[in-house]
Amino acid sequence: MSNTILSRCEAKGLRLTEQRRVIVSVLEEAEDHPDVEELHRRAAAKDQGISLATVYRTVKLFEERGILEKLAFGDGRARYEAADRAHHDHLIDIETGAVIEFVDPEIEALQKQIADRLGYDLKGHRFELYGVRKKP
Amino acid sequence: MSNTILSRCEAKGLRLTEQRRVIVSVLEEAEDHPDVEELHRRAAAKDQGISLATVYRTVKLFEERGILEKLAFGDGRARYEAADRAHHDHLIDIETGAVIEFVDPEIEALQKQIADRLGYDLKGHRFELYGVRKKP
DNA sequence: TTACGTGCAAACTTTTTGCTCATGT
DNA sequence: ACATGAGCAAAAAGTTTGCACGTAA
Repeated sequence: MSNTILSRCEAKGLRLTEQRRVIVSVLEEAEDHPDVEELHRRAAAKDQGISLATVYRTVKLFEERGILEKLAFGDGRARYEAADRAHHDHLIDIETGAVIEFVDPEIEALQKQIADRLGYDLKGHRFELYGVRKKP
Repeated sequence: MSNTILSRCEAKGLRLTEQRRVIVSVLEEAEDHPDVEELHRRAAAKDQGISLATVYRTVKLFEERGILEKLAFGDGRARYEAADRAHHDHLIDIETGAVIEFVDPEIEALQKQIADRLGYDLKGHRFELYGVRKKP
């Protein structure tokens, strides 16, 4: 089964408008964590007529449908990434704002144990490290 | 050495106005994670004349001075907590919005290892679990 | 005394929404 | 054809700021 954002939209029966196709392709191609305005900039570069409101409506819809995940890095802007990707966490370079993704199997295991210990059914987690690049 | 927010303000040479004292006391007494508007509500209940702008200016100042830590739980609002407290993480009840604090020594150890592996000097971390309360 | 803080209102930034027209199925 | 989506502009919501006045040190 293909796990592209596009196929997940189809699977959920979402109407595939021209604008949504463009936004989806921007998301598929993004290797960073653009905020909504940046998504709009990239989408508008591919198809002039896309409005910021549509980008907001689209990411919100996709988030509600579980296609995208919303990230909050502490600056005031929301960022989105595909929700179906293998889980990973983020290290944020507090000097440059760069975001490094990583996975740690021990963390993945621990989160379940902790939620269990607290009596909670785990729906998700976010692990973010903040640091500065070490001089070698 | 006393580690109250108040003593840390004094240590940093901050001018202790009536408003700041009230905001500090609200912060000291808070056992939850109020957003700025809620801080203002509680501060205004103690001392009518405190404006929202002052609360915003105060938490920002305190954050810059390392007295408070800013939290971003994904709703659009900033929350603050004392930065000098023993480190802990958060589990957010996605149904009620309740925030449960917890500490896990393995997580505390792992974060340092991971940052190191990635070549970063760790300045902070945030670990948040999202879940719903299990029915017993 | 005076540098710094406060209140108020206006401005700014990010996100949402009402309305009318357009389009996917 | 018709339910849904898009564009635009206005409105919300959260946060910051300029200015005149007030106050801690």
